[in-house]
Amino acid sequence: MATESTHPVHRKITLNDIARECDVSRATVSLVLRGSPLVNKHTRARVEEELRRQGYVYNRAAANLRRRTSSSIALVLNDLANPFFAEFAAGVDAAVGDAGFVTLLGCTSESSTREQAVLGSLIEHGPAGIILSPAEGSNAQQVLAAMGAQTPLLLFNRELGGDLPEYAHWDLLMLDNQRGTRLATEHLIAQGHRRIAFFGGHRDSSSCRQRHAGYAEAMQAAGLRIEPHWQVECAPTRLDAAGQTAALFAAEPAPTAAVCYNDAVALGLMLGLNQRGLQPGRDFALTGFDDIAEASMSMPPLTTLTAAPRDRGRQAAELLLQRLREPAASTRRTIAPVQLVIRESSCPPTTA
Amino acid sequence: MATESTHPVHRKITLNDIARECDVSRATVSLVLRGSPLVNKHTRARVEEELRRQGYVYNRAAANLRRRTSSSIALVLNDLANPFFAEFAAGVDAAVGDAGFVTLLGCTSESSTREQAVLGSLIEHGPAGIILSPAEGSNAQQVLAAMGAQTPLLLFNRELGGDLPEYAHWDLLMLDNQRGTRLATEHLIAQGHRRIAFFGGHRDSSSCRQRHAGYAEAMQAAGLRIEPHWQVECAPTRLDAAGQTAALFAAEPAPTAAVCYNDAVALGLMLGLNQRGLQPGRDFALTGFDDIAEASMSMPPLTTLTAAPRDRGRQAAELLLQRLREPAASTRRTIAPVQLVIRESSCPPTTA
DNA sequence: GGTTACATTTGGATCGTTCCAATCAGCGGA
DNA sequence: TCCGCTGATTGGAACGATCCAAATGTAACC
Repeated sequence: MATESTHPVHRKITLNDIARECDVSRATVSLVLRGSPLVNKHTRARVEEELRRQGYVYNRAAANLRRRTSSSIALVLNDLANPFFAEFAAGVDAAVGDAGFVTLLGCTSESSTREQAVLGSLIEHGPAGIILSPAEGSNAQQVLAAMGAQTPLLLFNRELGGDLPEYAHWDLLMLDNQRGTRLATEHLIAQGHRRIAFFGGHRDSSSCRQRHAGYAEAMQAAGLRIEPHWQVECAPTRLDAAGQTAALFAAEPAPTAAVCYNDAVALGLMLGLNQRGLQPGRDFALTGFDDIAEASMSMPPLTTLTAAPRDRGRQAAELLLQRLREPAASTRRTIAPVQLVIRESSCPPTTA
Repeated sequence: MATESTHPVHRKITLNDIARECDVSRATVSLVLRGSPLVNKHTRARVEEELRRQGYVYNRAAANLRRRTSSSIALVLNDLANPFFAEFAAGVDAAVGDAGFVTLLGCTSESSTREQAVLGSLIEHGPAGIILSPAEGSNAQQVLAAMGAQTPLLLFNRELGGDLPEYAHWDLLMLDNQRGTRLATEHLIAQGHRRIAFFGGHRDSSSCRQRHAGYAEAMQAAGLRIEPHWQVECAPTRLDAAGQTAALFAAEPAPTAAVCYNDAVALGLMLGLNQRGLQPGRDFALTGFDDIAEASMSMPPLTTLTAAPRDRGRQAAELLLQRLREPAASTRRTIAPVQLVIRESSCPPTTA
């Protein structure tokens, strides 16, 4: 009986402290903690009472060390400030939490060097797996060098540049970009449009290429021609999109509708149209991609494609957890469906 | 020389593996790892080469266990999907990363029971400190029960209900809500408005009360009367705000301007005004709060208050890191300034 | 050659938990 | 009394790093 009861407050309570006070061994307390049926119910009660009394908190890191397990999942995002990824992160965290893991967060701000640093730092904490939405221009060798081949990786949203080393089995979760814009384009065609543009994005990003492909596919299937000036590149921001609006009308024939790279671009285009005296949703039809919060509240509400980012987050987490259960299973490439949300921006063409 | 060189790939490389191969002791390798000047440059080179060759990755958890340190900061948010908090999280993560820590994420979805669960789970991973933006209705005793008094806590954005136990020294970082709306109100007054409403939010949230107080303060200081029907409550969503617009004009005299609880509400009010045939920014002036992305792109651009959420995130992290450096320092209550961003929605009153 | 000084290196013990084989108490049956 | 059996409990050795006091080797000085 040392000077125990004085409660100096500042020292971590360990299994030993509890064991000593209860006159049992460390091992028994550990068994109680894990709810083992081996321990006698009377001693269990005593130990549990003591745990409560001393305010014991479990040291999962120590347990993980001994058991050679991990209880965390790392989530590395190129841009957390983007609401799409924020939702995604919320979904990941929810699923990861439900599975009894905890989320390690890392943001790369679209910098692939920062991505390397972040991966390097996170990997030292020994996550069971990593969910990575790569930064622009990040490549496979780089990622592999930073994290090694031991930790399972799930790639989200973008493919990596460079060759995948065959021995690193990395799973994939992508959005069905191509089908999305195909649906949007088909919808505009069904509305009666014949002159449809593809607006925004940079052609060197894989998602933009895929979205453009979906558009081109639908146009071709409908036997519609695409004029060169109907394909306008711009940064995926409202500001730049607004500024590039004029390019659509630089030559004849002008389009009557546009499939936009994403919602930000579509909203920018709305601004640009307004400035030209065209009312979007009446004089000109357009669609977006992402279904950000503003899409439903814009004037007019924006027809767009929703990827349900929170659900995608859950899905990503579950794919990774699946992989943890079966490390040897063959790698999976999952393409998540996107859904067309029809609102008022995709009006029929004016008869004029 | 066991069957080492065959590289079975699947086993973690430890200090021992390196040491054995280099014919030095574990301790020496450890010194190399930490860049100690004690070790001879020749052996250092040998060891470093071997580390690289075997693809060693540092096990920070083991080190933390031995050193009784921690290298993580927990970030618990009520709503990550909200862009404001997403930005905040990005700021926290950046600062936390710069300090050599890693961010543990937890979302509570505004549920105080979930908050308890999340805190309980995170605390087991032994973070050096916690940044908490409490869920609605969360209280001090609850939080204390979930995380104990050992780990430093920084509260962001909302106060906790219930009495703070005096022995838990918790730091605070709040926004200067009151000063914000006071500035906005003063700005409207300076524009020439005399009949100014306060629109939106629920009076039982502390931030709404503070914002209302700032408005009332400015009105009183200017000797302006506030009509009862100028104070309209509504949920902080665009939809509800649009629906409540009529309440402002339910009686005479009608206001010529409104200070809104936040941007969402202000954008909703814009919608509602449009529906009544009033053009916001010309026939009616209004201000928001938060400076969300859409504020600058709305029609008209919205005068609002910016709290620079990313900077607040950095600041929160730095306050917490500060506390880690001086655990015994007295608790700090920091009020972050907000800044008025004047755009076109806050026009002068029509002379009519 | 012996002593001291300095630069390197090292063998345990340790952090808080879990695993495992071994132990112990109690009891019924031979 | 001895044996085996069941149910509970336990001591030590891990996990992968760090700390510390002590050991080693080498050069320098008297």
